[in-house]
Amino acid sequence: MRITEVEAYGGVHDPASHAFTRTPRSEIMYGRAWRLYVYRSYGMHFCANIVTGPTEEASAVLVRAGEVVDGIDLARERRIGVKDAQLARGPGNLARALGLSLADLGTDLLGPDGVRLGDPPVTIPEISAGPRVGVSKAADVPWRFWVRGDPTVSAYRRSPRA
DNA sequence: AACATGATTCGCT
DNA sequence: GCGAATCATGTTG
Repeated sequence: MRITEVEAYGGVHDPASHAFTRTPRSEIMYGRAWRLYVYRSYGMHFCANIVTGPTEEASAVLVRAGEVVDGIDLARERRIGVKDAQLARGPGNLARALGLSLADLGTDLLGPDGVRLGDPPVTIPEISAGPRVGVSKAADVPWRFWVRGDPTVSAYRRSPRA
């Protein structure tokens, strides 16, 4: 799938990051980069992050939305009654469309099995930036990035926190 | 061992 | 637009 919306988390220096205080849950983020950090949110949803920083820094990128371009039939099965453009709209929905769960925690995204990172796009699309969604701390940092005008980007903003 | 809360979503108004 | 659902993790006693 083509990623269209992400949110950056600055690891140990970012109050909004799960890695701000070191816990067993976020332990994976302190490890090698290009591995998957999956966590459960609000009991029922999963969110998928890509660890990006060097060891001990715990930087990560939350994948918030994407356009399903491969295995779309499978994605439709997992998200019955949803339009194609919204199959992976929102972090929880995206994880469901891709079939991600805690079983994928720690997957090497450069490795051969399971979910992995594809090649970068040939032409870089226009990117917009804005405040992060759903975080109560440091929401003023404009670290949400999305492809401008893309229909698969989550349209709704959460209650604005100044 | 108990309590509070959340990197959300869906449904009803 | 607003509020409930729902439970593992983190925090406090």
